[in-house]
Amino acid sequence: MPARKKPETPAKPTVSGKASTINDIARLSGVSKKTVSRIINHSPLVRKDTREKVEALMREVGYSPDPMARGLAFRKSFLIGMVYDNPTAQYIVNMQYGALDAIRDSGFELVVHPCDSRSPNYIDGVRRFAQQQKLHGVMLVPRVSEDQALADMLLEIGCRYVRIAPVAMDDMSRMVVTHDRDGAAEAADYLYMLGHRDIALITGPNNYRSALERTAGFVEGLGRYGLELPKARIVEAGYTFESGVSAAEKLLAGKQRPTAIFTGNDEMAAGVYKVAMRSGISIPQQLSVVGFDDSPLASRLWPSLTSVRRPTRDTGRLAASMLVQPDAMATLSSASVRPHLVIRDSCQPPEN
Amino acid sequence: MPARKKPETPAKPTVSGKASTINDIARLSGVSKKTVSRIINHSPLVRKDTREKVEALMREVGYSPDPMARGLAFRKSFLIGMVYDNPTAQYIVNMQYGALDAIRDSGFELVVHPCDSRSPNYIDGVRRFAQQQKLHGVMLVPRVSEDQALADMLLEIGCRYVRIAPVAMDDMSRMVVTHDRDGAAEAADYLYMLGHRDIALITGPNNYRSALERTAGFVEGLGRYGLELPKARIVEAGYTFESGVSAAEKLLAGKQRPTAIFTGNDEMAAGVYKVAMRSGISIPQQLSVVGFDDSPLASRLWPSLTSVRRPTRDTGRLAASMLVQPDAMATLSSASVRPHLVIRDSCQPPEN
DNA sequence: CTGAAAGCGCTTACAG
DNA sequence: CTGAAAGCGCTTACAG
Repeated sequence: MPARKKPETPAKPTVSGKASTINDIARLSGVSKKTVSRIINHSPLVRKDTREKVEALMREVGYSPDPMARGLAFRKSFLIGMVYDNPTAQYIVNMQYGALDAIRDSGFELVVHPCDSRSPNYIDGVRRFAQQQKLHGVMLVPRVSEDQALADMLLEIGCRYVRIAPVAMDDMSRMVVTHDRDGAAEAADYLYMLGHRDIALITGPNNYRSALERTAGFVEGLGRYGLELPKARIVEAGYTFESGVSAAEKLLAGKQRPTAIFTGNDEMAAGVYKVAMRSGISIPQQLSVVGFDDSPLASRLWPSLTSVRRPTRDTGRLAASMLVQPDAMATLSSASVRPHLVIRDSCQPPEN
Repeated sequence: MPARKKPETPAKPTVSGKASTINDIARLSGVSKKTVSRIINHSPLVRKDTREKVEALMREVGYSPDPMARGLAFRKSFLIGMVYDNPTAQYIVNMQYGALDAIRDSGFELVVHPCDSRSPNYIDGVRRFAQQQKLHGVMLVPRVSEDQALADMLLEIGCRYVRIAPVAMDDMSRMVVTHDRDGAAEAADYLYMLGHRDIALITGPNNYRSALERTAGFVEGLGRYGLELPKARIVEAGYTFESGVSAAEKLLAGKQRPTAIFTGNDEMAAGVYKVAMRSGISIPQQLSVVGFDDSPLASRLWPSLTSVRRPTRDTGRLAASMLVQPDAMATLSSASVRPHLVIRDSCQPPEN
């Protein structure tokens, strides 16, 4: 659409109908195919004017190198694998969007690989995936990112990877740290500042690092004000809506109800809503609720849910960019993203 | 893991550390590489005992053909592209799961390609994607599936595709029909049977075929009982939560409120909930609501939302299987999936 | 900075 | 039913 005009050689995507190859480019521009290859691979060993001449031609005929031919010669594909085990849909999709942001126009593509980490041979499944496709690298999303055996296997077969996790648990060149702890602490801060003193916590499963971190962050956050969370005010649930319902039933059953509940994710917060609604406990007047994720659900609920936002798309972008531009990694080497509280309508100071 | 035992040649995944090739298999089994190739490609032109001998060896050494080498020779990759423009996260993810169900262990992989169909050159983007990756085929998800120009482009470059849409709009070998109309009719049926006579409809955007179909299905459904929907009871919205809020505000403002509302998707139903809640209109006592999608949101809302379920995962599975096994297509050639109503707690007979 | 040769691991005609 | 030759479109050493 812009500037360049060359009446004598009209720009068309193909020569004689079929896609052009490195040989066509070499012949038409009068250099060897090796030189064209160097240009494709951004080698510095090409004279500037040669490079420009050839690049102009490539644009003109709409040439782009065949990823399968390159992959065969490199013994490595231009595919990034995203490996995950059943997080929420919005989380998966945001992570994918982020990864795609990072690899756009880079020649890489994103291949999705959900798996079941409870299956005894899921690691073999990932191994086959990585080896057969000769993946350029894989993104490990929580909670598979927490599985050291998986990371060890990838290391062993020489497949690069990036782990996304709440805390550093690998070489920093292979980590994106999400600092869930800080987000939970911010929630604690907020509830304390509103005046809440009898606060409850619904945590995710203890075998999820994110659950442990969010719990620790929340407990520490309250601890900074000298407030201690009694055991009875902490209920472990399963990060699901249904488990949130069960946990909320326990916490809201007695007459000594907490005035605020923090949940390890929004799904469980929706469970709290359900129990509160049908018990006639009004949110936020009689009960304040804070979730974690800032999923779409948070704003769909009524009253809209105050929640800790995770910058999932940024996380995915960072992880994928570490895979496709390991050179730029100096600047990213302590890659991390931070959550923050998004305040909506589900909290207020406690009554009386 | 089962039966076969061969003490003399222990099963190991690789010979001397590196992955084996078609040459290794040919040499070790004493046949030509062409014969091995035939076996890989399930050609019938191989004697049964030869086939079995070679397949045993392949299993033993853990051989699997290199998709990039195959792709280079075939001039076609083993990648399925999924092209979509911003549907809800759950819909995308379910579609992906379904597609992955269909291609599991087939040697194909799923590459995701979101795009912005409002962008003037998005078709070029898909073209580049399909041509550069030499895609085996692409799944077109609503609403890009409705864009005839996109389908025409794919036909022109010879890239096979399957369109997922509410109605047939292409050769049936390239269609999965979702029959949204039937689902909406079922919702109409249900509300009428409950006794509702003043019913409103919040539709999706008129440039979405799904919105037109759902509207038509609902209107027809009521029409079967001789009930006509007045113009003022139909409000067009944008399939979003916010647009659902606006539409509901219009419908619920006057003193002559409808006793039931059907919305074109769950997001807009959540908008109705919000307006009802804050206006003190109780669901289902004073207002019945039916959504469409049966998204997770439907069960998270309180009271839980009655909604038309779309078998999205089945849809994705069907579409992908039509791409990877066009031979089995005889049985699938009129491929379709049907929605059905899932009844929860958001409806009851109208008061008085 | 540039090039000719060999090879990546497969498949496609073409013979037999 | 099986095989030897050539080729898919690139890159990697190795020379210059």
